[in-house]
Amino acid sequence: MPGTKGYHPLQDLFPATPLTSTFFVPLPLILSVSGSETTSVDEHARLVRAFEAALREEGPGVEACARFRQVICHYFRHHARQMPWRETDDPYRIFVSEVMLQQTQVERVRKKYPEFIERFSDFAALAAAEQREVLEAWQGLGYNRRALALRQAAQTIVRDFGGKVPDDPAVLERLPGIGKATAASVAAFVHNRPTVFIETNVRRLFIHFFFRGREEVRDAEILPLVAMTLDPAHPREFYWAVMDYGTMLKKRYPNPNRRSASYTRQAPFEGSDRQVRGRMLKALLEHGTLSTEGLLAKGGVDEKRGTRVLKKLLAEGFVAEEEGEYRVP
DNA sequence: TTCCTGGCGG
DNA sequence: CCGCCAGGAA
Repeated sequence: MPGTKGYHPLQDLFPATPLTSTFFVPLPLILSVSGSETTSVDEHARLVRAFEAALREEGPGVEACARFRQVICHYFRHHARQMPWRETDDPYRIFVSEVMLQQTQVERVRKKYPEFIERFSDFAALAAAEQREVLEAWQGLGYNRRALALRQAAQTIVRDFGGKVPDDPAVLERLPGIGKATAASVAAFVHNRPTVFIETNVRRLFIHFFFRGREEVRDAEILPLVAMTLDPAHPREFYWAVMDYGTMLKKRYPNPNRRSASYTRQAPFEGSDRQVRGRMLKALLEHGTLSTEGLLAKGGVDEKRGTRVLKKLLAEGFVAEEEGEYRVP
C-alpha cells in the first residue's frame, strides 16, 4: 500500500526487539492497514493481555510500562490520525496548534487552523497583526482570551527570542497563555524533547490502564508512570499515540477521567456570563464600533449583567472605549 | 484552591 | 447532554 515506507511488519519487529528499546518509526506513518484488520485487532488484544499480566505480576513498574508502550505504539501504527500540525516541522505552526488545542476539540481546530495559518504565516506576521484581526480569525474556537495571549506570545518570541520557540519548559511557561501542560507539550511537539506532562488524554489513558477500579486518582500518581512509559527517543510520536489512543478510548468507555481527583464539571453555558461575553465581543467584531446601548441590545442582555461583562472585557483588553463608543483595538 | 472563560462536535 | 491536547486571576 502507498505511504507505508518505513513500516516493518509487527511480526518481524516485536519478537526481535527488547522491551527497553523504542518502537516508533519515523514518518510517514501507517494510517490504515487494509486487509489485515483482524490480525491487527488480535495483535492488539495480545499486547493488552501481556500488559495486564505484567501489571498483575509485578505491579506498575518498568515491565508494565514497557508493555503499555507497546500497546499504544501498536495502535498508533494502525490508527494514527492525520493532522496538518503533525505534518510540519515549522515551530510556529506547531505552537499555534498547541494553543488552539487547549480546551478545544481536534475537529473544531481542524476547520479553523488552515485559514489562521494562511492569514498569519509566521510569528512576525502574527506579532504585527491587529488584535481585531486575530480575534476575527479566532471566532468559532472559543476562549477568546487565548487569541490575545497567542498574539502577545508571538510578540515576545519575536522580540526576546529572535523568532525562535524556546525549548526549555520553564522559559515557555513565562509566555502568556502557556501554562505547565502547554509548555511541556510545546517542548515535546516542537523540539521533540522528552518532557513528562499530563493533560486530559494522558490522564484518561493511564487511569484506564493502571488504575482499574480506583477513584480519586491523583496526577502525582500518574506522572511517574508517564515518565517510565515515555519513549525518550521519540517523545513526539509517543504523545501523538497517547492522544490518539485516548480519543479512541473515550468513545468506547465511560470517561475514565471522572475517576481523577482533578475532575470537575463545567458550569452550564446557557444563560451564563460567558455566553453573553461571547455575544458582545462577536457583535463588536461585526459592527466595528457600538454604543453601550447597541452593545447591550446585540448581546441580548439586561443592563446590570451587560455592564458587568463589559467592564471585564475592558479590563482584559478585549475592548477599548472612546467617547462613549466601544471597539476592538 | 476556587472560580471564570466559548462554542460546538459527537 | 458531555466535555474538549487549561491558564490566569482572585
